Amino acid sequence: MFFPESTATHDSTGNLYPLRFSGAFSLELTLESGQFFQWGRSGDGFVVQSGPNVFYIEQRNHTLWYRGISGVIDPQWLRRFFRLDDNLAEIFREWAYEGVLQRTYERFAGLRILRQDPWECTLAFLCSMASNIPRITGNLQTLARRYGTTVASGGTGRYALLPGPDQLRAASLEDLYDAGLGFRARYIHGLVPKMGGEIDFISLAELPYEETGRLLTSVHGIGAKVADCIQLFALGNLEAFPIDTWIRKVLHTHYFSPEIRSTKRLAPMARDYFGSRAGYAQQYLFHGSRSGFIAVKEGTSSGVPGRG
DNA sequence: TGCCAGGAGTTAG
DNA sequence: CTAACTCATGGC
Repeated sequence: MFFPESTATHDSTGNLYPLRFSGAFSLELTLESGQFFQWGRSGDGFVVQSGPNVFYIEQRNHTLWYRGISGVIDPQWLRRFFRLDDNLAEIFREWAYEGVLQRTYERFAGLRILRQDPWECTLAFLCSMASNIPRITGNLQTLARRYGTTVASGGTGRYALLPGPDQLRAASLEDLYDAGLGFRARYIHGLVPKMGGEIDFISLAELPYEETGRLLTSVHGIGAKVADCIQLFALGNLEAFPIDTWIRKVLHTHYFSPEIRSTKRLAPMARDYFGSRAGYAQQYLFHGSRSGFIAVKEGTSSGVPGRG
């Protein structure tokens, strides 16, 4: 479970509410696919935190069963969060002749893009730079416990929400270093005062992809990749195509010449090639390569030097 | 010990 | 535009 203040699992006598969907959906694949870090396993399912909501959820075939922990959970909010209205079959029909992508879709059908809280998504992917999933999760847990709001749920434990910008304003640069963020601390510390002014996710959601990207990358610490993650995983801009080391390997192995190294050139090519919903292609290619399902050549990923 | 982890900023050419 | 270096830290 996520950010537990105790080790209690969910109350097995509590009522679970059904949420049905059409088409393919895999709760497990979606949560495990590296786009979202505010979840944990609990019993037969998962505890998830997004924005003010903490809830338990499990999947039995074509029905999700859920129960609010922080309070009542709106099923329409859940549909939107998990993007249950996306028609995956229709989306992937566009790539019917893409051998690699089509095979990956058939293997992992049900993996969906989420629609996360933009602020929390930004925090997470600022933490993600040159890091790994366990550490990202740990960083977020530390921030939640130190600066977030604690949600008490009768008899089922306590959960800490991620802090909002106003709550995080209490953290000094030193505090954030102390939270284990490393060099990412100054990026987060620099972003907090911009929130609500220069960066306003409510108005950002209304802008087209290019303009949103320009605004996001104007923030110190948000580059093209992190900006694309925010656009794809939170703002619902499916044309975003985040390029990390894995995606770079896939593109260089199966799509574009390894001579095209820089993300600056690669990203527009990929977006043009995969089209208006390129982000779904990206997520399947990412998961496919990380899981070993898609073979990739090593040594093609030097566009982003690790360290000297 | 050395290398990697869903990068980005800065500087030099 | 590209290339090389730096930024911290945990884990194996």
